[in-house]
Amino acid sequence: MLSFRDVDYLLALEEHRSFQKAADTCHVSQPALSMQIKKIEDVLGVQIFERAGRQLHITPSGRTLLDQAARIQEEAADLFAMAEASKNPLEGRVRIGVIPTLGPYLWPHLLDPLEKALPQVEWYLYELRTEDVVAALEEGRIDMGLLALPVEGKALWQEELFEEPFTLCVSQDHDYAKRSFMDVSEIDLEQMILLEEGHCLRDQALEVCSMDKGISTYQATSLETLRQMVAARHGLTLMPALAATEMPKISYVPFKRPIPTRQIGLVCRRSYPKPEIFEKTAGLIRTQAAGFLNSMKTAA
Amino acid sequence: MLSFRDVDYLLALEEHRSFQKAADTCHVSQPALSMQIKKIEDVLGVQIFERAGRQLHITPSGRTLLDQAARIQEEAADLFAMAEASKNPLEGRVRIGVIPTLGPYLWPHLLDPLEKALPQVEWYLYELRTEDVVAALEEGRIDMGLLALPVEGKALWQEELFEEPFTLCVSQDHDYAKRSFMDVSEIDLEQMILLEEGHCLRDQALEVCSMDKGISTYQATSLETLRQMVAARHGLTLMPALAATEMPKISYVPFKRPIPTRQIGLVCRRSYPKPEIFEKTAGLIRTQAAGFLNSMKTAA
DNA sequence: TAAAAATACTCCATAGGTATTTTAT
DNA sequence: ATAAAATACCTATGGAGTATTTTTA
Repeated sequence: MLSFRDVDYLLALEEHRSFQKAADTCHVSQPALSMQIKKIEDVLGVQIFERAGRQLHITPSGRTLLDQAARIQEEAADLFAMAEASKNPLEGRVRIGVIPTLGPYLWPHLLDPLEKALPQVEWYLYELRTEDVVAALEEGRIDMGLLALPVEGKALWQEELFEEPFTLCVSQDHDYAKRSFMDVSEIDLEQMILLEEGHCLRDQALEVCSMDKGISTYQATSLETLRQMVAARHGLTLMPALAATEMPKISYVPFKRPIPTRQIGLVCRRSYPKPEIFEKTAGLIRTQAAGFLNSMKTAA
Repeated sequence: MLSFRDVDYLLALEEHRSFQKAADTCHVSQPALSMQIKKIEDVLGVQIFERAGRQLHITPSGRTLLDQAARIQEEAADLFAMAEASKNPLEGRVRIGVIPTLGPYLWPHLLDPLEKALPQVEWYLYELRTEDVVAALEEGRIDMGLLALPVEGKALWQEELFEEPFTLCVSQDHDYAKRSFMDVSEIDLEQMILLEEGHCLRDQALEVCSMDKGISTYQATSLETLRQMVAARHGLTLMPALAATEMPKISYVPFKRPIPTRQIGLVCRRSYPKPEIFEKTAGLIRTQAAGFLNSMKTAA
């Protein structure tokens, strides 16, 4: 069996045309090199070097084999260079799955700080619902998940990031719009619009309002559709704080204490090989979110 | 140090996502493969596979390294394929040096039969004077030499091929042109034209005619110039039989016995690694030349 | 005779085997 | 409880060293 070192031996001998000199540059003894060259020629079954007395010639077959060996040496050097480059614990490609009710509102605020804090990381963003995030994580298709806790994955490492408050989202014309505060118990559940099955936000809303699972209400396929339905006076809904962006015809009414929230977290497999990236990412999102949520509070 | 087998291990594990199955296809035990994979990751300093319980994932860094490993495997496979192809003792590239007073007249008759007898050989023809043939052989720039013997190379393997007779080459108008035979001693040496210094044919002519080395005569830089000078009635010369082609204004007068000849031979380094090609080539030239010279004799 | 490479031998690192334990489902 | 991988331990191949012989210029 040939090793990468054998390739070096071949090319050193080709270059120096002397077993002694080639052995020196390879930092081995001359007999060691001689025997390895013989072994290589044995393994390949081809004479590569022609020992003509004091001179060393390269056979025509050897010529093509040495050229190929040089190609292999290059590819091998590339392999080691790549390995070297990816040794950095803060370097790599990270595929991150984010739930649709959070990603579009949080990620834009994260990208710049993340690229500043982890300049060697390439981010690949996937928008997936909670269960798909978990499945993709467990199947190794993504490396991290950004979603609402709790999450049922066994082998997942979870970091709590921040509590995202809910606000009530109503039409500007709605009675509630005049209120400066609402209590959850005051909501007319008949008017609630929910996201369709599969979005965790739907379950969160049901829980916050202590609604029956089987309840039939209007359903929306995305948070933006949901908001449009509210604007069109088809009802009201719970809106996560980060998604509560100012829009025409829409009012957000804050809740009285205790303010309902959902727990946002970052998850990855326990065996994920770059925990440094995971922790730094979690820390950064925490800081960013704290600042962001705080500025919203003061603005309100 | 990594070996080509390690590359196979990596790619087998990538394919099967199971140490046991990968080990089976590599015909080693599962622990052997496990340890080698660990060694490879150690050597590269990068975790390539992520052992997540029963599942095996490929790390983002591992992905690029495995792709590179696949490239190396391809190049290595090519190396072995090339080696396999050149194992044939009758296959290869042969660089052959031929003297100018022989090559142009003999080689055209050889090429077809050679390609028929040795279809796997690629011929590279070099036209060189004797001393350059020897030097190129000794320096490994060519593999065989086709020239007039004797030749002084120490480490050269020589095969006698055939004796090439000389004829006298005169102008059609020359007195000698009417003769059906000449004796060497009858030649008027004053009229001799020779090739310039460096051509072995010059020395052969001097020897055949027992002429003084210092003799000053007309000189020509090639056999064709020489023939043109004869045609222009500037003198006469010795012409090797194969070069004695019919031409306007030129007559060739055969010599009486003992007919002067030069010994044509094929040489290569004793260490030349494809002696089969050398011997087959020598045998073929012998046969061809015999037939060729015979047909000339009967024609005369 | 002097150089360079090949050979002889010795040693040790390590690849690979078998048996067993650990781990995760 | 089962299946898969890791660990422990042993063996043996072969890579590399030193000393020496052979070869050739």
